[in-house]
This record gives sequence, structure tokens and C-alpha cells, in this order.
Amino acid sequence: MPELPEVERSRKLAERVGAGRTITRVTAENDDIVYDGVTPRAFERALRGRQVMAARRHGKQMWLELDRGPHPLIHLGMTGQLYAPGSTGLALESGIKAEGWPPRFTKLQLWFDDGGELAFTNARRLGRLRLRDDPTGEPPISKLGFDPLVALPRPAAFIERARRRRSPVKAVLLDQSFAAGVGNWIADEVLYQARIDPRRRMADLSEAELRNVRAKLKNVVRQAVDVDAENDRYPSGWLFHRRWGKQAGICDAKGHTIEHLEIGGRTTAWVPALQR
DNA sequence: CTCAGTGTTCAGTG
DNA sequence: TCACTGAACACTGA
Repeated sequence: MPELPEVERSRKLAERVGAGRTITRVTAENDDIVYDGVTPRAFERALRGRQVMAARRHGKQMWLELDRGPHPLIHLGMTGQLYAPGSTGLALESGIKAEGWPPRFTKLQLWFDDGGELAFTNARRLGRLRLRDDPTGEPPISKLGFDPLVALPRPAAFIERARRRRSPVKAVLLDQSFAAGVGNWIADEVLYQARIDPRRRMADLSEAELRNVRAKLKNVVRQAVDVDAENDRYPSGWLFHRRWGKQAGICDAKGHTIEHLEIGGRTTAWVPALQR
């Protein structure tokens, strides 16, 4: 479930469990896809015995800041999750659930000196675990755009960036070098609330429309983070609750028909009656 | 059996 | 160089 709010939830979990503690034991599963540029054994060596200073996040990337580098980067991919014993995780759209401990599909497990534990799962192996000496100064994080939760540009700067982009507004919102952390459902939610046709070219939007997109982006991300990415607690009027599945005749909260398009290779849910 | 999918990367094109 | 597009990646659950 990983867009910005879900990753922020994972970051908070890692902070709560790990910050100030020392990693006493590490098990990294043998997986040469999820471990990117580092062997599982080297990953274990880098973490064992280290103290966690903080858990940080930029967009969908999160990392543990250790007392000395290299530092582990965690990207959840489409199906990755972070768990602590007893934590519920989040119900995945795909229905993958974790039960027992460690959970199914665990790729990395950490033990701390106070008895705490963390497990990173990744069923479909599109997530990545990496080591970086300078997490924010080198790729992938150095290539990311602004984080809309903590570094949303002021309207003038937002408009200037947007005006340089010729792609459909939906594709630009999904571009991590524009806004880091926005994924498919947030992009659709923002455009639905801003009443913008997702196919329109970003640079063609009026100043008022761009201000509106910015404001809705800020609100959607803020509200989702405020309820800890628990889907059931998102406002009832959000498209989020009704966008899934492509059955004919699905409607938004006010009865407007939801339609589906493919933009930028992703399914886009939108309401033609409202979005212009 | 087939296919969609809350994501990223990379080759190819203009 | 840059912006952009589409395909590839991987694999579970429906």
C-alpha cells in the first residue's frame, strides 16, 4: 500500500520501535532482486551492532539513519510492508495479509536490544533494499522532487514547475521527480477534488487551476497522514472509497458515474461529469 | 487460465 | 540534454 501516507505510517513505526536502540540481530533473506546492489550478507553486516538514530522518509523512500553509515534504504514497491509484532499492518488491496510472526514474505527481520522487532515483507518483489552512505545526496533520493507533506512549494514556485511540463497532468503528478510520494490513488483523488480532466496537459492549466491542484494535493496528503493511512478513516466523500474495480455503473458519493482510462500506463479513475 | 495491480526503471524517440 | 512514452520487471490473488 505504498504511497506517501502509507510510507509515513511505516516510518513512524520504525521510529517508534527502532530509534535510540541498537540492532542486535539481522536476518536478510536470499533474494537478489529485492536486495539491490548489495548481498543479503553484506546488508546484515552493515546493520548488526549499529544504533538507529532516526527513521526518515522522502516521498516513498524511507531509510534508517544509523550511528554510522552505510544506511539502509527501504522502498516498499507495490506490496511491501513494515511490521512490528502485534502491529496490524494495513489490509492490502490485493488481499495479502500477514499472520503470525514473522509474517509471510518477510525479506528482512531486525531485532533490537530492548526486545523490539521489525519485519519488512515484499510479496511481489518490486520493493528494494539498498545501502547508501549519503541517503539524500545520492540516487534514488537525490533524483526525487519535492515531498508534498513537508516541502510543498509555495504557489508561485509550484506554478513555475508545472508550466514546464507538457505531459497530461495525471502523468506529471505520478512523476516522482515532480512530486515525490504521489501514486495512482492520490493523483486520481487530487484531480477529482480539483475537478480537472486527467488528460489535460499540465502546462495548459490556468493559474487558478494550478493553485487548486496544489491545494488539493496538500489537503489529501495531510488528511491521509493525519489518520495514519487507515483507509476507513479517509473522508467519506473521497473518490478513494469508490474507485476500485471497473464494474460498469460505479458512482461517486453524489451519484456521478466513475469512468476509467489508461494514462501514463496506469489505470485512471475519474468522473467526467465533474472533471473538466 | 488469464489478468490486474496504491511502483520504478530503462530504452527508444522526438 | 531534456521531456516524454511504453514496455519490462515480478508474482499473488481474484
